[in-house]
Amino acid sequence: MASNAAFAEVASLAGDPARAGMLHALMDGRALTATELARVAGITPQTASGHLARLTVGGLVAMEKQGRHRYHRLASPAVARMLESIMQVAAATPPRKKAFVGPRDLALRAARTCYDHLAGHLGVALADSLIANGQIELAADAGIVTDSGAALFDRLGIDLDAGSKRKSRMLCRPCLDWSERRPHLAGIVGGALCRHCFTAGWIKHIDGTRAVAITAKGQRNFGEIFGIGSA
Amino acid sequence: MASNAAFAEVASLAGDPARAGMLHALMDGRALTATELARVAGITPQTASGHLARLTVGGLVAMEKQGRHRYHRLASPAVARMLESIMQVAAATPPRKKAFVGPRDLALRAARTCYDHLAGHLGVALADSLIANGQIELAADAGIVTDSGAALFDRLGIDLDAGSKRKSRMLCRPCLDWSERRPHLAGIVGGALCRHCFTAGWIKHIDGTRAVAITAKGQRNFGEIFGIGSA
DNA sequence: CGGAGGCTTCGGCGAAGGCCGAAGCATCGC
DNA sequence: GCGATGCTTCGGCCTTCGCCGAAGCCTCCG
Repeated sequence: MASNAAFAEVASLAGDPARAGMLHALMDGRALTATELARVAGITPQTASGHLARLTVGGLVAMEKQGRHRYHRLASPAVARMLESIMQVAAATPPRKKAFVGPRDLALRAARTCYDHLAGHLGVALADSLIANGQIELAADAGIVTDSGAALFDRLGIDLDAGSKRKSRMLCRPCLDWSERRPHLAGIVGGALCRHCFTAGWIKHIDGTRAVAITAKGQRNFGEIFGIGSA
Repeated sequence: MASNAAFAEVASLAGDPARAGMLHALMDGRALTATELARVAGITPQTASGHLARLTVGGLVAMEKQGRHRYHRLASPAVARMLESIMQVAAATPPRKKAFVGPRDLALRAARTCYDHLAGHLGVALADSLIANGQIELAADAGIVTDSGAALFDRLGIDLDAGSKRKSRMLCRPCLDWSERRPHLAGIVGGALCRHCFTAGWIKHIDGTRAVAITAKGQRNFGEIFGIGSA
């Protein structure tokens, strides 16, 4: 089969530990330099350079140069979805060895970005709240925003129709959380909600990582609007 | 990061050409024996056996023994979704070499099963028809069945609520077709529609492959119900 | 019970590819 | 122009892993 070779190439690109680490770091949608990526992957810059070149020709990563810096980011949302789906399978696989959970991992588990939306304990709690209040409905494969949910987002000043061609009902997408093993909110709705949390100052990135911290203002609003207790 | 190793392992399992071929063959949801899989991958049975053992401990494939046969199938729908998403990225990657399209490939492009639903020209045409008639709505990430669509499926005797816990609105899922590069219908609805096409005798598998042929009865019904001309 | 068929394990070969040190290009700032 | 910085290319070492032939295990069937 012709397409088989391309399939194996893409999968094996993601299958190297060093490259996997870089892709993981790029999953929050930001663009990083080769040296930064080398550090997160635990390899030297020259090795990272080689990996990034392969990822670029493989169509997983896009690069743009700015002065003497070269910024790398995921090539498309489809790549992010692919990485998510691999993480789902990887999380479902029986833990072969009691994984050591460090402080850095704890922060990630509490709250993090997942390409363009929120994941971790916070992400799952938000999704739970929306479901419990009948504002969204999630199945294993897909989800919708109810009228009540649309009203909520409207009240928050979140415009769901921006990129969605004015569908009669807002569509969203569930994304299985690898740390919580329960679905959180992705897709157009998840992205819009995440952006709103940042612009409203409810959350902010910790250092330069995917982990996010909940601000005091965020604590208040998450409690009032979504009934989420102190994280 | 702890989960990184598991991620890379899963991806690299899918990243070997021989294993990719086997996974590809398993994507129609059926269970195959090691020897059959060895043939489709173009390797000897003993090599296939090693690959299958690794895929099994990696959680991608499940095995059950029946007498002296051992049937292998994808471990979960999540694995199938992962493979689909990798195919999407692989299809989007620029064709590095004019892929040779054989007759076998042509049959696959015309109509095939994709885990539990229909893909290829037929799958895309069905989705197009349902969209054009306002029976479903598809965005990039998710989709819904309209009241009109629910009525159609009801008329066909397709029970969408079987496994879906009676959601107020039926949910479905788009799946980007690697050959047509346009979405077709997956998820609960796609699966139910595909099963119906088989049980109603509209389509049947070609040999033992994922490719399907449209029967005369199918021709008639696809034309009358969905307005799809002769394939 | 003995042969046949399906499948796995073992051992060894060979190619692929990850890794780094050193050196070579670009770009920025002084 | 000159050094510093970010990044890439080159060369060589080394591990990993895919592959098959041969042999062994299990299950069915006559």
